[in-house]
Amino acid sequence: MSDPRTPFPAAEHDHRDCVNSALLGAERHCARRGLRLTPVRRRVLELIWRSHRPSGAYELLEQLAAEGHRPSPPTVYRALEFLLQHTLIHRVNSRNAFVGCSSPGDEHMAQIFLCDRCGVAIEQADPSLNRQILDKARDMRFLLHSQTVELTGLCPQCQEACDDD
Amino acid sequence: MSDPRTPFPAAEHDHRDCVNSALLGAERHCARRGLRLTPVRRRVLELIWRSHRPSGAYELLEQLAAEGHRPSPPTVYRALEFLLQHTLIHRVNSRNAFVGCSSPGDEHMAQIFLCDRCGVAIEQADPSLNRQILDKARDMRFLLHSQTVELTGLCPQCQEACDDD
DNA sequence: GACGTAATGTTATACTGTTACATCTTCGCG
DNA sequence: CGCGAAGATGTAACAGTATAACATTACGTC
Repeated sequence: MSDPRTPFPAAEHDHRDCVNSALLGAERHCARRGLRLTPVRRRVLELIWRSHRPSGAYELLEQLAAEGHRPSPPTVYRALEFLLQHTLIHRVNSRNAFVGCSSPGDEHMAQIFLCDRCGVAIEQADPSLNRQILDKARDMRFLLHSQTVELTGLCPQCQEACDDD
Repeated sequence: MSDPRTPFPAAEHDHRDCVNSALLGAERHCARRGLRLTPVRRRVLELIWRSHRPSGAYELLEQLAAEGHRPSPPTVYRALEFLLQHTLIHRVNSRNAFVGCSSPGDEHMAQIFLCDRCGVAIEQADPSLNRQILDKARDMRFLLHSQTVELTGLCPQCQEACDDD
């Protein structure tokens, strides 16, 4: 069922593992650096990891409200800012949304693949693609600081599903 | 003064040429395809081309208002949608803003280089970078539809300016 | 001129993100 | 322990970005 050639998660994968390992990684990362993964921050990170689809800030707000916290926008945005700053999540600019980072704390150049149909976002840090971008910037005499590379299309599962239609 | 190796516009360039040739190109493109480059659409395109920096929708609204038209948001957004659809402009997702497209009507994969200091945005359609992205998508079994590649940093002029500081 | 379609006008509202300031927690240090 | 500084959160108001829904006007065709 699952194709080993694609990084997209199989439909049957045990998603609790994703959430758990993400939280564990975040805890370790914060512990090592003396960062405070407070309850709000931890909760937001967990909610983001609940799915592989980018979550909007107000979507997170609603989910938190459903648990009785009922925080206000700044609370969530501050948590997001912290998580972004320490590379525990990425911002998906083309969707105004946020997705868990698969290699927390690592300052990396990453590409995000977004499925138009199921909404899943997958992060990749392709070395040769990164090299190509760095080379291109150098050729242009451009001093690169950061990048947004977001690729939209259909993930393998959704291609199959579309064929069936 | 101007470095031929970089596509960034020299400070001394005659910017009226940019605007004129962009409008001319747009007119020709629309004429050939039977598209209606109405006054609002033309005006919005011209305002966008007024600078090489991405313009926000409400910025455009203000500029139009200053001329007495005083349109409402939907008017501008509809013009932007038309211009986007026919690739006369690009949306800069990381800035919620719009910038003129340098090869109108051409369905292309483009990269946008954004200077953090002066705000200038330059479009490039690097063939080998595009190839790399297509190859990567293929390897992942991902069916690519569209891309957002936005690279931020410092343009050559601003690097020099920063050195002087 | 009558009709159908495309474009624009108008009003209201939804969605996304921030400012400014008050309060509370945590932690080091005397 | 108590105190002060820094960090984190609470709260209210608001700024910025984008769209929905519906009315009206302009355009091209017959």
